[in-house]
Amino acid sequence: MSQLTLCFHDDVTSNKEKIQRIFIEYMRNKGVFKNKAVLDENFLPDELLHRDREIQRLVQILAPALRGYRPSNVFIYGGVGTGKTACVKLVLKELDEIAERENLPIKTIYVNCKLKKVADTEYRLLARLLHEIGIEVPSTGLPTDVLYLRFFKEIERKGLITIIALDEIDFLVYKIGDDFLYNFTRINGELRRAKVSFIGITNNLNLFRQLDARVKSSLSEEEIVFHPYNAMQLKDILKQRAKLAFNDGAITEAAINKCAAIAAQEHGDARRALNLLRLAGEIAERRNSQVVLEEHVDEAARKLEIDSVSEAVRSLPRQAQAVLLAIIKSTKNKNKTTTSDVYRKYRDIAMRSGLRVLTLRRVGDLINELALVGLVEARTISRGRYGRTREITIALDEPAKDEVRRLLFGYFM
DNA sequence: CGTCCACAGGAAATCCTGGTTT
DNA sequence: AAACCAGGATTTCCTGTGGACG
Ligand SMILES: Nc1ncnc2c1ncn2[C@@H]1O[C@H](COP(=O)(O)OP(=O)(O)O)[C@@H](O)[C@H]1O
Repeated sequence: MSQLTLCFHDDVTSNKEKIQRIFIEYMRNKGVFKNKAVLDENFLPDELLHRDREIQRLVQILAPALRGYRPSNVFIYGGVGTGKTACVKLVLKELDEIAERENLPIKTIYVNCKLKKVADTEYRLLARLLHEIGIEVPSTGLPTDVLYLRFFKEIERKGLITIIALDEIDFLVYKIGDDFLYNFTRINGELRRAKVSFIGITNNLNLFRQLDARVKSSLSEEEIVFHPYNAMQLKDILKQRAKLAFNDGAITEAAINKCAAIAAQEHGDARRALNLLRLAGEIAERRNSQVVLEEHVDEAARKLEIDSVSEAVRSLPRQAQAVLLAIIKSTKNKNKTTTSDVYRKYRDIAMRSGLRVLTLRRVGDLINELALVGLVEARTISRGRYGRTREITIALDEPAKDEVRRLLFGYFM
């Protein structure tokens, strides 16, 4: 950027020459990436490291499908970025392949319950499942029991052994309750030819514990736990990807180690590690560096935090943003506030910016939603004689907080 | 040791949107 | 056109409660 401006202030050569020089320079410099898509969130490598045991368990559990039996339901837990999704997708893919080759009536379905407007409600989940078996339904309007019926009728007609992986199932259970799971497990008994099994994936053990007892026992006939990766395992995973993603010699061992070390501290999150690596590469390219260095990783770590936070804030509904601003304002000079303090500030903000002023009850829920996204922390405390309330703190470091403040001030003031 | 504060948070109701069925 | 349906946001009404104070 600074180079560009400098060039244009130089009057010795013509614009044309100057522009061409930059383009040619850009072409000659081949950049650090060979195939950046490999570092994308959705890229699925065909070799998953350090998960042999987990994969083998899953394969053994699902194998009976090949002989026409219903595989046991499985519950899979583990923190974010421990490879749950990747392993399940990989195993399902291989199962699909064999089923197709052997012409077996097996259908595997993977659904992420957190995907907004796709599978984040009971109706949409059903619509999604139907879509997967080739039936399209309107995006709204029909009663859910009709969708259940159509789904079961269709798999019964085709005599399908259906394996349904519900990723981030805790999200859906938290949002709409566990009735839908009960519906599935119950109707399974009434199927004649078809069979349905579930793979429930969650990173929240607590929510699982709160499931209805019948649902819980039925859904966790088998369980697999995914433990966080340690720094060495992350290093292996990163190396494997780096080989595919970067040009030869375009990344240093030290840079990879740094990514692994940082991610290992953050709950062994492989996704974080990969994001770090990609961003470090992008920063290196922007700096016109031929090699990704440790310093690029450092900068990536700083930027990643701020990027994700500002994205989270941007995608918040207006009212939630107002509440967040109220929290920021009332934590000025101290680090904790209470619900009532926040509410007073919130009222001012809402009134001044022409927003409808919501009730305290609702604002309380909005605070919870902010806590769920990880922007604030809220725990209920008792001040004895002076009643109960929640103690609210902002869960961000200073640079991130400044960024949030900047954004929200822009929106509201 | 009982009160009683200042909320937490559950449940149901309301209002709306965008859709279907009859 | 009337009667339903799911779902999102919000309100209304409500019961519950940890612990400082008296
Ligand atoms: N063992 C592994 N080998 C290679 N890549 C992995 C491994 N585990 C996870 N990843 C990668 O890390 C990212 C996050 O993994 P994911 O399966 O989505 O985690 P989870 O579902 O547990 O949150 C994905 O891009 C995935 O490809």
